[in-house]
Amino acid sequence: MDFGPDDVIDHDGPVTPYRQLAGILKARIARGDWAPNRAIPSEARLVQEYGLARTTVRRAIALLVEERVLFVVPQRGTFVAER
Amino acid sequence: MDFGPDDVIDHDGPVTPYRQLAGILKARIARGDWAPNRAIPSEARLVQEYGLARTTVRRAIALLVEERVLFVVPQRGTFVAER
DNA sequence: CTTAATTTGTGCGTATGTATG
DNA sequence: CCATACATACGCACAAATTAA
Repeated sequence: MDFGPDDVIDHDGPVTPYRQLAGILKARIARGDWAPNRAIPSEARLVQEYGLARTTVRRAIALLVEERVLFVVPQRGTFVAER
Repeated sequence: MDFGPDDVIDHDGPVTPYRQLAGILKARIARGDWAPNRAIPSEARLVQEYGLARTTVRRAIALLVEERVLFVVPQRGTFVAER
């Protein structure tokens, strides 16, 4: 299998960066990178890894929280929801 | 019944370690590990048994003291409240 | 009486993570 | 991108009181 360089943000494409990141995170969760109730990388890490602004990372997370894919625990981290 | 390895702290989960310990202690009290007016293990022991920092153990105890589940006697120990 | 061990009380410093402007 | 605030966790060290040897 080849998951390909799906983990690169295209800043000039038609899809907004935060939606790209949201898609990447969903793919990585589906792939099993992080199990349910496990924390995904911190916002700071995601900023580094994907070369995005923190605002953008937070927007992507907010989107996935809305979709019940992630849930945030204040002062603790962002976790993968079950199911 | 299976009490399971509920006595293991997950440092990376969404639930704070001190809250996990508080839950474990409450479960052990309910289970009858220590009767009312009997001392629970010392802070130092709990630190060893659960691999936590003393600060964390004390926070868990403080929480249960607030809930009237435990009471502390300085230089004496921490005891199970009645009821 | 002295000493050592035990137990809670307290403070300081460091690190990580989210929340917010 | 930067700064500040807050909550949490860990490690270390010392104090005070009690008990045991």
